[in-house]
Amino acid sequence: MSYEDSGKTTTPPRMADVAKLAGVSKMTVSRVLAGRDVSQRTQKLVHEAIETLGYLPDASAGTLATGRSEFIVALVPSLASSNFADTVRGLNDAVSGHGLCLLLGDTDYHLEQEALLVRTLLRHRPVGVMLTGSAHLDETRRLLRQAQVPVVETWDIPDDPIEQSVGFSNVAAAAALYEHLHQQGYRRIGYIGGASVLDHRGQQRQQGYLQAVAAAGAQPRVMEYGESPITMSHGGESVKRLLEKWPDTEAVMCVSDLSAFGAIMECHRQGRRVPGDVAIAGFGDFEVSRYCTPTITTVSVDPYRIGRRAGELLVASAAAQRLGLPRAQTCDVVEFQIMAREST
Amino acid sequence: MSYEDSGKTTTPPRMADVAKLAGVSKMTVSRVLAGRDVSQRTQKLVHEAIETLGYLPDASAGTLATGRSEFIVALVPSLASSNFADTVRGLNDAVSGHGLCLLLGDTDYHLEQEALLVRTLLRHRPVGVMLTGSAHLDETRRLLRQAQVPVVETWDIPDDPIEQSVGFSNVAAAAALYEHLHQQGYRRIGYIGGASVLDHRGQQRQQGYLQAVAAAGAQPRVMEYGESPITMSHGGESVKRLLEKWPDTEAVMCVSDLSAFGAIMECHRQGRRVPGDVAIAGFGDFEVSRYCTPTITTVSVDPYRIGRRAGELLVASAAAQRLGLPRAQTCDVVEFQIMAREST
DNA sequence: AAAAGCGATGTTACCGGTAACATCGAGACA
DNA sequence: TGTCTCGATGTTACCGGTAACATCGCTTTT
Repeated sequence: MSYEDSGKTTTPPRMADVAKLAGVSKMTVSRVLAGRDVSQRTQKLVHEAIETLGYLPDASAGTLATGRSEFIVALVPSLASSNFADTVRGLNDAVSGHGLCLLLGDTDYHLEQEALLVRTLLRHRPVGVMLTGSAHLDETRRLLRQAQVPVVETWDIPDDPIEQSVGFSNVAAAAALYEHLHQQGYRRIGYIGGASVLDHRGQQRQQGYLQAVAAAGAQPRVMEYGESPITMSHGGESVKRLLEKWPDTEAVMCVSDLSAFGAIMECHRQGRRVPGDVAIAGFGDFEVSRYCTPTITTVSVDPYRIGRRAGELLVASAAAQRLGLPRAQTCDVVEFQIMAREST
Repeated sequence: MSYEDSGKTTTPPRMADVAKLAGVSKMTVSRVLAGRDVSQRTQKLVHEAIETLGYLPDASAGTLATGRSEFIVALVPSLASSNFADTVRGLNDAVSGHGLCLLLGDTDYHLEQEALLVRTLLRHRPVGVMLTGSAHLDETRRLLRQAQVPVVETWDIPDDPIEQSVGFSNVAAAAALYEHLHQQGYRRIGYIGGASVLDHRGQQRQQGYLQAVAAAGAQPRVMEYGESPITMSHGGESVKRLLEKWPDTEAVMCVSDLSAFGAIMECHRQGRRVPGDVAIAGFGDFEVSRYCTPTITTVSVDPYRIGRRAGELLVASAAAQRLGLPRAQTCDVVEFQIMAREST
């Protein structure tokens, strides 16, 4: 055990300590840290003092004095979904280069939890907030509006945007997938998704399916089962139930690639060939869909890019706000793409 | 657009505003928020004022005044790995109930980046820090020691612990998997992992393999390929190379389930049966391993639990520190378990 | 040579809370 | 009735930085 560990409670060094050691005023130390005009000689003295003492400036004090923090808030429905983890990663990559760091919140798919997190995290006066989805409580909107903080909604195209957004239409994407299957000749097409109305994106995909079914003049076959986040086991159970209820189903669309994979494995267990007996498509273009057998037809959406773009917008908005400029109102639509693979 | 949006830059309300509206002093407002003894009538007045103004206390000011923040820092090598995302989720679940929130950092498997993040994030005076792994730069250790902040290292059992730890021996786990395969009768056992020395856990698993090989008096067959985080495609390529170099290999251990899955799919493409022609085992018990065909033999480790436990330890340490008590020095060993499945 | 300009540094006040101590009024008690 | 006690509330100072302005010495301008 080293010396510092021995129970002594020494106060960590402050800027005043650095100033005293360097023989200058606090303000000069502050200027050196901010990279403002200070003579070479003084800079060197101050840096040496900082090094000697192991000084780390206190962020709270800085934030309080300037009214500006270094936080970006990121709220996701669940970190257990690699989709959202990737989005957070993209966001982080976009903002960390600007000296910003991430305050992470997990809403667990509950809007009340989202509102609570917004309330809690806004107390840190973040310079930007990334939300997932476009469904929010009025309270959430009110809090964000009052805080006058730049906001980006992701993973959707909001009807009533708070400010900016980066996403795609889950309705349109699901409908496009249906049409792709229809073009391939499939007619009796089912859908499996979660039973929770809280998963707004899941609900929208289902809605896209229903719209496409209606447009094709067909009958819907929807099997709702399991709570979000949807896993492989949900997919297996769902496809079993769906095929029991509608045995002549030719193709199944799934709310995510994970459930599609689970569904395919269940079909294999039941001796059904995919796509020979039943075709199965997913959503999200997860890694597994590119490497499993059969490879899975899916909708590709690049979650990392969504997060990255959201981060760029927030950085830009924060800069604009600092300069007193009006903030942009971008609605950034990211492309989705139907990936036709072996499973359909 | 509502009134607040109309370009006017109104300052958000402060505690002084609340106090004035309620007809009391700032201190009384502060007491109400802290839930200290204030008369019912005054409490009601204050709460109404808070509600009316939409007041949100400023966390920086509070932190500065009390010297206590509400942050827990979480550093992971990569959020792209669901393992670490799950650990972060567990950590979040453990600490969010105590009013703490997560400051997230992604080290990208680089110790220099870790040190930089520690330096940056310590400026926010977190009440606890969760690190991944036991390999850290001296600078990282020095910074953490000087900050006197509770630290938990995860995913390993450190030889030289900074303070506390929650994890398991990656060496022992890999060796145990080797022995399991050996008991099943496999003799010519290979190993595939990443080529990057930065992935310390991967290196340790390889070391465990090498130790077990030596103990069994066999010859090692190691194929290193790809940068961390290791993906399915790395597994496919690796197994191809390994089987080209040592065609009579009977079994292959993989650094992760993802590479194991990729390896199995590659074998199928080559017309090799798994486990008939070659057995393949993974590491981590990812969801895919339980649902794919064949199901994958692996080492199960529960990343969520590691994070959760780390969070509990940090909360306890933070509480102890606040009361001036000595902090515990727990080295928490979480169980790993060999999951024998169809692939071996 | 006096005034003006300018770079480098110091001084003061303030950001928005909270700890610690002061104060005040009402009921208890002698 | 006067003093003591105690709960409720107010006052003051301070946490650790930074903005804004003041100051100082030296060079430039006329």
